[in-house]
Amino acid sequence: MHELETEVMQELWERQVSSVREIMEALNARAPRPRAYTTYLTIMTRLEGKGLLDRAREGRTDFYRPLYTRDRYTELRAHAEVDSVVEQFGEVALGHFARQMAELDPQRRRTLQRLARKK
Amino acid sequence: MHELETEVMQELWERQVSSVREIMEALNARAPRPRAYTTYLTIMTRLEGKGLLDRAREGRTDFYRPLYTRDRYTELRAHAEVDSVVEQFGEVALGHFARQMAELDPQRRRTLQRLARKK
DNA sequence: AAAACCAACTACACTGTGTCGTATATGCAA
DNA sequence: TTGCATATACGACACAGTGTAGTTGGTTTT
Repeated sequence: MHELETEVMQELWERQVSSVREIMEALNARAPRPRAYTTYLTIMTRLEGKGLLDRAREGRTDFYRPLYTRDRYTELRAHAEVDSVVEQFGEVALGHFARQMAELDPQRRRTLQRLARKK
Repeated sequence: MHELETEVMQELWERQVSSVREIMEALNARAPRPRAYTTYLTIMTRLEGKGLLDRAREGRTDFYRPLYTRDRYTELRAHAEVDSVVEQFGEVALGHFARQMAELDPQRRRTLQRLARKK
């Protein structure tokens, strides 16, 4: 998922539900260069096609809402990414990861390790 | 890096150095459908452009060799990937990594953790 | 009826990858 | 020396994913 798609999802997660126009206004307000309505429409249509957004018409307008919470989505992506990296690089990846863990403060590290053993 | 590029690199790592034709013959021998000479030429030229292969002409033929050993390359990629995942997903990623670690046998895990603390 | 707004569809650019055809250089053999 | 075989160079096209937007046609609001 790239830049603009990500921005749109972020905004949707905050608003829970939005029309294309609402997203356009929110993002264009803090963008260097405003993007056309149809640009957002396309992005959101594609996001729906990928199963990340649900679309429901109300009156003449489509409203979109995320199918996963941000946390759930992060969870799914992280899981997939981690597995992919470990599968591709095996212990080399685990070694680098261990290094990252070693930089955490001990309290935090213990918490993560405990969580890893459960479930 | 995708499928064919990866296959070419694998072959190069085994042979240390090869011409396009040698790679073509080696890979086509065990491929469902043979690919044209120029297909391999393009792939290898691009790999050189990316700084993964070195090219040196001997007589009328270019010979290619990996600029990194397979291990070194794996190391670099794994490092980059792990950092990227951790940066993108933060502790959620670390949690999943910890889960992967937890599945390792304790001996192996301790070795990795020790290595992580050095260097 | 006109202006505003909405979605559908189409299109184009750009990147990365896979796939080749054609053009051109060059070395060896007859 | 002429010409085949082989190598590289260059360019092209397809396809997917993403960003970007115009056009079209329909609905609502003024």
